Amino acid sequence: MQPICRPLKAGKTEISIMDSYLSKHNIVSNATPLFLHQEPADAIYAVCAGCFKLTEQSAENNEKVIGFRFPGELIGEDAIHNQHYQYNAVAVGHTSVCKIDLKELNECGKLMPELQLNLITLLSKQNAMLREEFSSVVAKHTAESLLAAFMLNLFKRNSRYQESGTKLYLPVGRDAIANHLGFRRETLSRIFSKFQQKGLLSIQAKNIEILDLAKLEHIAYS
Amino acid sequence: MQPICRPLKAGKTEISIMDSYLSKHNIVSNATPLFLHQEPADAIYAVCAGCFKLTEQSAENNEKVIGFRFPGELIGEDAIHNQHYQYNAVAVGHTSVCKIDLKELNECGKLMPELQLNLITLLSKQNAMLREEFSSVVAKHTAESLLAAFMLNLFKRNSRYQESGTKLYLPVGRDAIANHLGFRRETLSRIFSKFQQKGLLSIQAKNIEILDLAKLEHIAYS
DNA sequence: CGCAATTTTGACGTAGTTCAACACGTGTGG
DNA sequence: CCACACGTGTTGAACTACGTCAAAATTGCG
Repeated sequence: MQPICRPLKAGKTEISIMDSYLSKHNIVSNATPLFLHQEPADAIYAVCAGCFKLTEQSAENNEKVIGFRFPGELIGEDAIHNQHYQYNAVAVGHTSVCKIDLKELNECGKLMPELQLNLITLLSKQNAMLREEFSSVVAKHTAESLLAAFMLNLFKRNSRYQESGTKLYLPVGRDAIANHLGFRRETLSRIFSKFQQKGLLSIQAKNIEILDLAKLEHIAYS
Repeated sequence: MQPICRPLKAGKTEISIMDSYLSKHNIVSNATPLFLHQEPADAIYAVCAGCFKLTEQSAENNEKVIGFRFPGELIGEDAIHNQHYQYNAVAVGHTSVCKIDLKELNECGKLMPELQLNLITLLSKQNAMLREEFSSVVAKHTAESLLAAFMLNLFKRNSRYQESGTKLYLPVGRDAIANHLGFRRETLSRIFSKFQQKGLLSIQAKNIEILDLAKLEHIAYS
């Protein structure tokens, strides 16, 4: 079994509280689905370590990557009001999640209001994350600014729970990133190369380091 | 005072419950900010009627429209865990909102767990809305597919609380839409014209009607 | 080590955005 | 009534960013 990368920082986060009251950690191996589209939605998951990829099946039966989830973030949170999951969630590399069973949560929640407050905070944070993610990709006309904004978003999300705000291990393949951003693998590769030549990023396989935050921001918001 | 358009459908929605327990409706006039970036965050708002535009101030001091909010949706929900609002929220046309005061909510919430459950459902729905909005605009390489997906998303969001799923009154100006989607007003105009010529949409000023859903979907997901 | 999968680079053509300039309708105020 | 500003829609011409095809380079895994 490979080691799991990028664990959640120690500390009394909402997730660790949920975890201690409700459930045990689950280990999910590479490429294993956490859940699939249309499956009955009976649990919310909080990522503790590793990375998940969310996908949709589009009309022509080609997969569309609609997002990635990192430690501290929720997956399947619309299970609270939906009967079925709306997308697929698949582990990228080996991961660890905290499974929040909805039945259990409902029962415990009635007795422990602080558990509900906890969930409210988690949902609020997830909301903020989604809004930020959205505003980082919307209204970007060039692939360069889109990729720059995407990278900045990734680093910001990782720095909350990760020791370094400038280093990032992204277990995702190039195709998945390109798919997610809506361009071809070649284009992605080219821009990565360009960013390296300019000294903005340092990339070795799946390890990425930010070298020039200011310039990257300038490209993103241009 | 102008009439307020597109009110929330009658019925026991989560928002009407919040409203009856916590607060009174607030009327917000056209172009009036609900709150601004950096202001202390002391309340969540739920839109009851009308439309709000969310904006960010980018580096070069030009406004970027990061989203629109319609009846049944939340604004400022990250106030739960943030000290300050992260963006501007401005009324487009005359609107009506339900203000959920956080202090009040905290006090009432301790006594009434059902109020907390209510909020949890609201947040979960908002989460789902954000994720759907995101996946509708991400990975669109042509302006046509982006606009088609944006329109479909608008209609879907409005049909939940609106009588007609095919008609939409969008009080927002062309520039705001173009800004939000990241292209020029000309491009927007061209595509709107094209969609009308093809018989996909009928547009009269700010009234939009879907004529051919299937073809629109095909363009969006191509 | 060797094969397969993934990633990078190059050259080229084109679709589609952008820029610029104008036309039209409407509201406003002198 | 006309002059003006403003929002919106239209059109043409130029450019460039991205997709496509093809091949080389690198990585990963048994």
